Amino acid sequence: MAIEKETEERIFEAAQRVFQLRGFEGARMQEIADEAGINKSMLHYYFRSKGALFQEVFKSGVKKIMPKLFAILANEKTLREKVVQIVNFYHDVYLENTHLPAFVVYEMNQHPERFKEFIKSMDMHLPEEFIEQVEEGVASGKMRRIAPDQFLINVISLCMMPMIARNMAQTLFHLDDTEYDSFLNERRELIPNLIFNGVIL
Amino acid sequence: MAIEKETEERIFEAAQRVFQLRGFEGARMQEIADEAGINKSMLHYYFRSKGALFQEVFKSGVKKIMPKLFAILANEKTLREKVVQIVNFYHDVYLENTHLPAFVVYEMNQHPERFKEFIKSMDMHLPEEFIEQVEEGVASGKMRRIAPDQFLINVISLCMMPMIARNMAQTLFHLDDTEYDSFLNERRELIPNLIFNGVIL
DNA sequence: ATAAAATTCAACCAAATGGTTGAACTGTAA
DNA sequence: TTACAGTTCAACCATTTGGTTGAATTTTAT
Repeated sequence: MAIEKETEERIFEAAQRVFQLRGFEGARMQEIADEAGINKSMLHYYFRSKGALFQEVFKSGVKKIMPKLFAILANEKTLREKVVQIVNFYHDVYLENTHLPAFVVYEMNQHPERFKEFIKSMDMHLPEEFIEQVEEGVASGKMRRIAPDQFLINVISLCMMPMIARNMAQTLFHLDDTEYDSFLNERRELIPNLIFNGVIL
Repeated sequence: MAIEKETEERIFEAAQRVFQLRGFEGARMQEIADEAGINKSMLHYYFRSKGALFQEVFKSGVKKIMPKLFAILANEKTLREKVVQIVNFYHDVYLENTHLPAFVVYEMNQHPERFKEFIKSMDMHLPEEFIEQVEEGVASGKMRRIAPDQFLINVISLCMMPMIARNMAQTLFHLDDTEYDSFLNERRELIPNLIFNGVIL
């Protein structure tokens, strides 16, 4: 029935908000219940425990990012086009889900054992298409010598770090919220340019 | 006498290890006490509260990074030399203090209000020397158009992100600890090259 | 040597936290 | 109507947590 799913979903969405904002240790079951507008014992009725609820939220967070990233890496576009797609994808996700990038990265580091298996179970390894593209670029002499994983981590670093360290950057550069949103938006063009051409003319 | 300072320092170092590993919420006063090999009430004798002890640890962490970063930005070297120095500095700090970068970034985001004032109180603004250097590079037509803060955040992102997201990257790329250390070490040369020249030849 | 100050610790404490229980309520189907 | 599974919640519970206390011990100054 409607109510049944409604409640479970309200809980899940509340849990997303609270866990992503406060982290596993900082999150309080009571706050999730309040946020969902239901009794605390409902959390345990629908999800067994804090840990189980967290795992669902974390899993859903990873699934919002990784599959799409790997799909882009595996598609038949040029390397440059893939970079553009990845950069835009990360920035789009961020607009809808501000705290997701920091949440996933931080919690992944807090419970590595727990999740290494989970990540591997999603069968995520760098797509051959991408690896060959980078290696071909290097072999043909069009690109400077670089390993595919270094190439990829550069793109991801340039996207995520300014999102994760937003407060630090905003304070340092004296930017208000609107200005920082523009600052991030400029990077949709800046990052592909940097990756392929650097700053030297 | 020796013991006096020894105890306070043992506590502080234990607190550094525990806070940097577990974060503020995840850290337990008992674990810090155990780690320091003393009674729990000693923590409150030397530092008023968990929050006060944390602030000391956090402050010390920030001070390990920021002043040196700003000193490099303000020195009289070329822009390229500054980038090399920053990249090496971040990678050196990481070797000695693996969890520090993630700790500072995460906690800064968890308590922005608390620390914005603190950061500002250290009078940290982008050194004019650096700003002028970037602007001169652009004006003289030697460099692509880029804002100084974008330039800096690129360098920092490329350094810190692979440290902060180590577990994620290591899992994704199937690298063991030694391999990932090499992976990071390669970036001391890779990052300056990327910043200035990109990957295109 | 002796008094005062600093240091250490075992035993406590109040509050908060994740989790449980059992009764009540709701909708559904025979 | 009645029986039944699914759903909701107020009241509880055991444990953990940050923090306190007061007495004992050690250091320091006179």
